[in-house]
Amino acid sequence: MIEAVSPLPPADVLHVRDTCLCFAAQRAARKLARRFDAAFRPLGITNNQFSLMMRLSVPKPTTVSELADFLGIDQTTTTAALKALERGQLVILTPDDKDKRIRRPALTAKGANLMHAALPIWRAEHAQLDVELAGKSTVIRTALDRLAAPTPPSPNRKD
Amino acid sequence: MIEAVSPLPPADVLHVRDTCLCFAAQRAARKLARRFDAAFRPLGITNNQFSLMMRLSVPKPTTVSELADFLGIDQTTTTAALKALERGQLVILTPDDKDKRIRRPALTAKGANLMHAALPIWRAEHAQLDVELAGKSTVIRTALDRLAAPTPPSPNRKD
DNA sequence: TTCAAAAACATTGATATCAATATTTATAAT
DNA sequence: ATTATAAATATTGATATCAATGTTTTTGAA
Repeated sequence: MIEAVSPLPPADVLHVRDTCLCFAAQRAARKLARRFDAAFRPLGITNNQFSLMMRLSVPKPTTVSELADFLGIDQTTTTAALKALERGQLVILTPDDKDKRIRRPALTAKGANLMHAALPIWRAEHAQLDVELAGKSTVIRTALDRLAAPTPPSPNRKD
Repeated sequence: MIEAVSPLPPADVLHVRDTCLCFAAQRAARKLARRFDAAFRPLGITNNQFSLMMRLSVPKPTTVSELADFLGIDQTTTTAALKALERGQLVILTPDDKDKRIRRPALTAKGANLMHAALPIWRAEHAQLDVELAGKSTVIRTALDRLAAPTPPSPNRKD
């Protein structure tokens, strides 16, 4: 059996590097994460925690799974994220009366106060980002939403 | 001292939810990561490992730091990623002759072979993605590259 | 009613990520 | 030549992420 040990053709490598949307998305997301993490650092929260708690700022009752859906993350990731916020007393999880499987996450007073402090920070950072993107923000967000949209059904895909 | 315990105004919450580029980027990146992770799973690698090894498929000698720069990740993250690939014998780290601080990562024969198997998988998955995006791929990639671009210098920012 | 299937959440193990910090080596200034 | 600084990499500790799997509770079908 002949095994290839040669490197890939340079043209192929360059093509992947210059066109891969997955790679481009990871890189862009990391960059923005670092940026907003830095902005929120004085408050002791990350950009992820901000997004999660922003969802909890809507009075509507929520579940762990609904939260996961909204954030686009796994349910197990959500459980882990909530645990950290619980430790910091920013979020409290209350068992549901009707359905004993459900634990409803909600902001504590401390968490709500923190969001009041976080909002102007988000505003300032995002305004600066908008300036840097010179009017392209909407186009970019539309593109990102498209990437996050559910995969359209296809006869070739087994989900 | 009066402390606000009320939730944020619903209009503010919705505005953040609907406009935050950081959140949109995280969600899109996670979605694509899951997708390509699944595609590469038969090979036992992740989308991140694919991107890293793709860079190593360029014959040009590299360093850990240069790799970090290219991937847009921290140098410490790169060290950790290389460690996993080393364990799998897909990558080997060789001390540099001239500069004893430098360890040069390179694909092993096993790693190169794996990339030969990975390329058609990437092609197929990306082609499918392109179809789903209905001709918007280039626009989207341009947007992502813009987000990943270095922050333009500003008198207000201290880097 | 009983019981199988589904739903909600948690746990484990692995990679991924970065800030803060440490270590080793090279470079530049004195 | 010494020494201070910078550069390259590694380590630690925390959150982030998901697949696989387990547990408890609910729901639906026989």
